[in-house]
Amino acid sequence: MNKILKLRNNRDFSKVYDKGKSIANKYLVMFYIENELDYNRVGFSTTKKLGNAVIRNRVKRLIKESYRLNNDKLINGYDIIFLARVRANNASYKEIEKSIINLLKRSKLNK
RNA sequence: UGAGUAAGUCAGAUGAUCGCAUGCUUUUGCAUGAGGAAAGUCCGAGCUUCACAGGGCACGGGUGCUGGGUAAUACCCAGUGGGGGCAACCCUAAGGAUAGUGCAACAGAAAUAAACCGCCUGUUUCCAGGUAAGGAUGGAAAGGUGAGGUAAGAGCUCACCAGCAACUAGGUGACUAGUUGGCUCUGUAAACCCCACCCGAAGCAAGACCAAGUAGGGACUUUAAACAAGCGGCUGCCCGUCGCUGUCCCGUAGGUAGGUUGCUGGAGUCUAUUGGUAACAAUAGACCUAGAAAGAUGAUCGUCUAAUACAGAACUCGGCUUAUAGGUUUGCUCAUAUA
RNA sequence: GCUUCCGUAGCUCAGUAGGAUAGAGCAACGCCCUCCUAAGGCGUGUGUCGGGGGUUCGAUUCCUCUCGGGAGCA
Repeated sequence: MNKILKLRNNRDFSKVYDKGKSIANKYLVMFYIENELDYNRVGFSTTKKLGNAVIRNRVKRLIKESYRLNNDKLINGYDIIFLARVRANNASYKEIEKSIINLLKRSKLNK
């Protein structure tokens, strides 16, 4: 994934958390806000509550992979953050993918 | 066969498709890509910056049987003493209590100092004296056991044992063995302390370079010189020392966001030989093995399999400690059975 | 990544140059008062001193390993 398509500093993250909208389901929370650019930027976050570094890495990779395979139909011009909830620490790839598809549909960012 | 003990070792492999990081090619691919603990941050170093004008004093910090290894250590190896286990083997913060100080609650007559009961003698009620064998308390009660001895007793005397000191022998040494002697003054130093040895501070968010924005910044020595005072730095304190508390000049200079770098070839890994009981060292040959920066190893479908645990590099090494499924190798000990 | 501090009753805290019954306030519970409740009064219980090991006759206190929580450093 190109660096320019990632959210990379703390100010951007704070902006999305403070001013953006949020929706959630069993495994994930999604924050999003318009960014006045002609492409989307995305960030992934896993808190210490999930478990140790191995578990956090795995969950983050699963979310990334799901986003990579399902972001082709999105509207451009948004900053998006996916935050893993505690129950995601044992989820499989398919459960995460289902969760992401569900969130994207509900956010109405699909074309 | 069972039980145990010690030392290791592996930490899934492989094919296809999609995808990530770095490097090289260049637009298409190729190569490489987490651990035995990467963890805790408990020690020791490298490296970097600060201080380099140091000296003295400690109520500063650390280590603590001996010898060796190492860049160094609180680590490792080999031994000594002590403790545990039938044994293989394991554990051990193990200097000094006769340098001094402190503490030892409760119990107990008494806690570093002795007469409550008892025993004996004199008086034979009271009382005075002798006595540490016995009772009772305690973690600890004046070396232990036995015999002699005595008014009753006591290292008072003797034998053995424990401890202490001196000498002799062996060992580099811790120490061991023997002889002799006097007859023997609790415990605690992970309480203060004494002795011996060692120690500047901070840490890659160290530091170096480039540099938007914003406006300030630098040089010099005197009238604030001398004396004195204040603030800050040099681990604590004292002495000492350095900088600032003025003037002048310039539109540069410093530097935040951000970027680049530090950043991986090193006390390196493997093999062989030699020296050494060993830790380890030397020599020769071969090899190059992550370097990200919202932070790279994943997803799907197969095959084999016992393959599931603990767990993710963030400057780099050497140790220690802690977590860890399952498989597997070797040595040794004990018990039982058979030959 | 580095540095540093703290874990004592349900909650907020004392205590600690080692001495054995570990305290205080609030809360909780019981009784009194009241027709009932609150307030008030009287009384009661409450602790593996975060966990394991060690030193010591004796550890909340000293040493060590470990678990959890907080703060600071750009």
